[in-house]
Parts: sequence; C-alpha cells; structure tokens
Amino acid sequence: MVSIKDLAKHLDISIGTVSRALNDKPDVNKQTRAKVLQAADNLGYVANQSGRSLRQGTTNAIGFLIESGADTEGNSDNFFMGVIDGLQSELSKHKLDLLVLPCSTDEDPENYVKRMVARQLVDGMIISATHTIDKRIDFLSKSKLPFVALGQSETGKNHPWIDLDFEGVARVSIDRFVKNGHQRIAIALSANQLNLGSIFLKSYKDSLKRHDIEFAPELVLQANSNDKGGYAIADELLNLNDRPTAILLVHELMAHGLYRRFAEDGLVVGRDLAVIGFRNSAQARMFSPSLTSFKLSLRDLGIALAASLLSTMPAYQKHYSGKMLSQIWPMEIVDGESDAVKIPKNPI
Amino acid sequence: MVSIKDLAKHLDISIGTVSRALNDKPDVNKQTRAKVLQAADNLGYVANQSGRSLRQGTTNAIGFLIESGADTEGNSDNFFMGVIDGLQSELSKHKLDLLVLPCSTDEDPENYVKRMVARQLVDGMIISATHTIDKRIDFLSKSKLPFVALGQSETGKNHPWIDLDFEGVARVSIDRFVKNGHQRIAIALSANQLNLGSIFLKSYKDSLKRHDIEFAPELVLQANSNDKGGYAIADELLNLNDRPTAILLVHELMAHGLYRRFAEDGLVVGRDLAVIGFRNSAQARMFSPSLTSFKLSLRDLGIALAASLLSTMPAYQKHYSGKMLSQIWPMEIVDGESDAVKIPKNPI
DNA sequence: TATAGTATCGTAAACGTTTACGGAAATTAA
DNA sequence: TTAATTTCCGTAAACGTTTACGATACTATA
Repeated sequence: MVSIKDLAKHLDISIGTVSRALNDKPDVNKQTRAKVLQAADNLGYVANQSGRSLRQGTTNAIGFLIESGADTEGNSDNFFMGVIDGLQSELSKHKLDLLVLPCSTDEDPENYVKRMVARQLVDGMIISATHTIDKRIDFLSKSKLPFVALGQSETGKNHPWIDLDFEGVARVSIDRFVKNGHQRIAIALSANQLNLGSIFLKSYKDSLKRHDIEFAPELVLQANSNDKGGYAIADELLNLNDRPTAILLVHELMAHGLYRRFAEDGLVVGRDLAVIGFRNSAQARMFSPSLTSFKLSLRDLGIALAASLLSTMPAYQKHYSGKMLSQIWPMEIVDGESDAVKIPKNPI
Repeated sequence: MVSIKDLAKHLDISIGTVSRALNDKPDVNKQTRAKVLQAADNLGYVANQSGRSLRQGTTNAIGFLIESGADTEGNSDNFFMGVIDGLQSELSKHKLDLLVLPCSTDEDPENYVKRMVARQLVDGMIISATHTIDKRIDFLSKSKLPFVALGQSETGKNHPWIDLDFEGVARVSIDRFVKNGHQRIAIALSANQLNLGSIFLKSYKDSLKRHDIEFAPELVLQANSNDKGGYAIADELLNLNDRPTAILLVHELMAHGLYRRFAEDGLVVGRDLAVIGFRNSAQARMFSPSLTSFKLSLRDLGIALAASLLSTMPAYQKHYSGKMLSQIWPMEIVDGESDAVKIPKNPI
C-alpha cells in the first residue's frame, strides 16, 4: 500500500503539501497540485481511512442498523434493498459510504449498538425496526452520534425520525370500508412488539369512533406476519359468531394464507370479504383477485432518511437548510379487486 | 470518549501496561490487570478501532459485498438476511464483526470493490452475485485481501468459493422428470448474465444426454426472474407446436406467473404440466398445488462461507485445519404436488 | 527602496493504539 | 551474600493522516 509518505518522497516535496494538494486546500500551487494528483493516480494512492479517522475523528461512512434475523416484521421482500439503494444515492453525493450493520438474532440489539458506536466506524446512523420502547434510542441519544430512526418510538422524540404513515393507511382503509357500507371491520396485526402495531391499532380505533362504530375487541386479530398467520386469522374470523365483512391486513404477507383458508370453504376474497393489505409488495400483484394495497417507494424513503440524518450533521447541514427533520411518510392506495364488495346483503 | 491515556492517568500507571492488561499479554501482574479491567469497565472504555487498525493493520471486521439493486437474481432480502445470520454466528466466535457493503446500482461493481478495499475497513471479504466473468475477482486476487466467493466464476479459480449445487438440482430434477415418463422437458432461465444460468444449462444438457433425450433449443426459455417473466414463459410454452410436459424453473419467482397463465386457460400445474422450482422460498409453500422445490439452509450456508474465508486467513487458520476451502453446496428436494403428473396420456 | 502583503511550502505535533526494548525490583540459585 | 533469573512495568517509536504555525520568496504598495 502506497502512503502519503511514499508520494512525498517520490515527488520530493513534503507530506504536508501532498496532503493539502489531495484535499483541495487553498494554499498550494496549481502546478504542484496537478503533479501530486497525477502521481497519486499513477502510484494508485488512496487515503488510509484509519489514519484519517484517527486524526479527524471522522470516518466518511454512515451506518444502517438492521436486524438480520429471518422474519423481521414480515419484510420478506426487498424492503431493505430498496431503502439501501436510496440511502446510497443520497449519501454518495457527499462521498459518504454506507455500511449496513446487521444485528444478529443472537445478540441484544442495545449491546450491538453500543459496540458499533464504540468502534467509531461511522459518523452517523440510521436505525430500523424501531420498537415502542427502544433502548437503542436511549443510548444513541446520550451518545453524541447523529442518528435517524426509521419508525417512531416512545422512548424519546427529540431526534429525527421518519415513519410510514400507518395512521393514514388505517384511516384511508377504514374510511373506504365504511363508505362501501361495511360496519364490522376487523384488523389483523402482527404478534410481535413492534411499534407499528400500536399505531395501527390506535388509528383503527380512532377511525371507527369517527364513524360512530363501536369498537369490538374480538375483531382485533393477532398472528405471525406470514402465510400461516394469515390462515390462522382467517380461521378465527370464520369462526366468529358475528363475522366481520371487511378486514385490514397490516402485514399483507398474511394475505396468501387468508386467501387459502377462504378457498377451502369456497369463499372468495373481494366477494365474501373485503380486504385491504399493507404494503404493496412484489407479491401483492400476484394475488387473484388482486389485492388492494398501499404503494411505497423504498428508494425515495431511503433518500429521505439520508437527507434527514445529514441535516443534523454540522458538516452537511448547509445542503439541507430547508429540510424537515422528522416526517410522516405518505403512501398512496393502489386499487385492486379484493375490497370490491359493497354493503354485502349476506354478510358471511 | 475515554482513551487508554485516560485510563492510565486514572490508575497512575503507564499506557503500555494498560494496553497489555487489556489485551491479555503475559507480562502483567494479575492484580494490576484486574484493576485495569475494572477501571475500563467503570469508565466505559472501549478501544478506538482507528488507532488499533492504524497500528496493527487489522480491523477485526469482515465485509460482505452485496448488490443493493432491487432484483438481484431474485435474491430477495430473506436470502441475504439468512446468510448474514450464519456469517455472524461464525464470525462472532472470533470477535469479528460483519459489515455488509452494498454496491449501489449506480456504481460499477469493480470500482466499488476497489474503493472498499482501499478504505481498509475489513480484513477479508465475502462477495456474492458472482458473474461468469467477474472483474471483482480479478482485482481481489491481485490485492492481498482474503476473500471467498458465493458462486463460482470462470475468472480465476484459485480462491475459495462455495457454490450452490445447481448441477445437482438440475440433474435430480431431470432424473425425476424422466423417471415419471417425461421426454420433452423445458428449462426456464433468467435473462441476465449470472453464472448460475450457464451451470444450470450445462447440467440440463448433460442430464438429457444421459437419458438419450435430444436437446431441443426451443425448450430453453429465458425471461426475467419474476412474476411477469413466469407469465411470459408460460405463454411461450403454450404456443409451442410440440409442447413440453415438464419444466424446471431455475427461479421459482417465475412460478406464480406460470400458475397464473395456466389458470387462464383452465390448465392446472401438476396435472397438465410437471413443474419443479428452485429454490424453496417462503412463497413456495404458498402455491396451490404446492410447488416441488429444493431446500436450502441459508444460515448454514453463511456459516460455511465464514469458515471458508477464515481458513484462508493466517490468524484464524488454526481453528479450521480440516476445512475444505471450496465446495459445492448440496440441497435436498422437497416434495410438492406440482410435479405429480406421470407419463401424461394427453400431453398438453 | 523599504514595507506590507501574498503565495507557497516545510515542520512538527497530534489522534489512539500496540509493541520492542530496556530497566528495576523481586525471586531464586549458588 | 552474590549472581542469575524472573516478573513486572515504563519509555518511546511507529502506523498514516491532517493542520496550526512559521518560514521563505515573491509581488504590490508607498
């Protein structure tokens, strides 16, 4: 590996000048700068990050914290890949690299964050899979490392975050159901602890209240956010005395199981039950009848996350003066056939 | 941030001794070591990685190179998440951290690898999405950085690699088809350049030859590895003069489109066409009739990759004396209903 | 011409570690 | 008691950068 010292020796100038030339500092002659850049290119010089980090206390890298376990909230499709692509697109504008830091299922997330922060290999962090009570946020708030959370938490709010508009998804869904005459509307939630569920549930309740529909606890169903869970929920639903006529699937990965269970009884989604899913994954289009769902541009979300983070970092703030730190990320509904049924005469 | 210097001052001993105590070096008194560890814990000391890297030229981290674009050969999030979990499980045994390095769709993969190597933030690399001709491998071979490839390449083979047993998958599939009386057997490949396709195709041809079945070029179908591609392939297949009675889907993400296209003509997979898919994804179980496919433990694959890499790194070799550097990763077939049809009397 | 200002560069310290080396104290051997 | 050995610890250099500071030479101003 060729160092700055080698460059200096090769050009017979001081390492200080070489460094200044490489870093576009003002007080260096144009010709010498040209020579330095030329030589750097020839010899294949590239700055050693450790040396640079040690001196400046900066790494030119941003970390994206994810959980590497298999089923993280049913994000089975390319959720992260899409977000990552957006993150990079924005970060690369500032010559920042993205390091994805996967927290293993074996390790306590808080401990993992501590380790990664201590390692000092990133200048800022984006954390995902936010929990209602999230110790990582506690820790990061205390540390001086800039960070942005994908997903709100109740742990502390004076940090930037971006959250998908779960509230809006639930509201729009319920409104649409009600508009079509539905009165008994169910909601299917994931069985885990993520904050997502509580937001959805609250918005669901609020929407019902707005329409003067009484909240029925038995219509809040919980299961794992996958095929099996969907089957179980459909089963539970079909066994209710007073069956719902519509259901909102917070995790549309449940959809397939639901379709499957219905098919077993000769029932058809969209005719015997109105279904709206969240969030428009690659699979959503595959259903028959097609699933009404919500569209989300993962790439744009990634870009927004990066912008939000950078706007809190002094070195980059100038580029993001007008940006909002935190925001609710809106999503558009995409019409399918699964919620076609209106005011059913024979509620299932 | 508390440094080793702070620790030394606090304990009124030299920084050399502190460092030795923390790193389990032999020549340090047991009591002083205990004191040092205690103080480090109290003050929340954790070694600065930049300083350490600069001095030792080592980072205690392994990089996993992936491509962050949306459709990377149908390897959705789950694929990587599973592998990552396995990687970490093995790496953590040696106190190594895993950094996932996503190559953006905007950037040339070779250039990205160069940048990441130059950054010197990992001691070794695992690269994925290997192409038949892969410049990254060229570069890494020249550099001194240890690496292992997930997927073979023709670029140079004197480096460790692990490849899924595509050859076996094709062979077992064709054998099973033939055993059930099929003679016209198609194969659906992805339309892109990955090495996977060529291996599959070769094995497909070899298997046919073994059974004295003439190779028919029109039975090699190509499309994008997704729902639409499957639909297109089914369409093409149904328009053939002499239709095949069986098909091997190299990317079972195509399966849904194929099912869909068949349903349109009132045809049923498993009755009117024998289908075997690859690789047993979460969706595979959801099909009806269920898709016969191949099982793959992503976690175990990750563990093997890590072991393979570490066995080439001097500092860790002692733990992996007997390990093989490169290997073909076997997969088991999982019976479904999609290939139930035997020697059809009325070939579609 | 003398002075002030400017452009350019070299010097050296600092970031936080690790580690080779040597020295002092403690222990053992004679 | 002395010499030899061992145990423990401090010193200082080194890794590759960046950057404050000062020095030099040149240019413009009076």
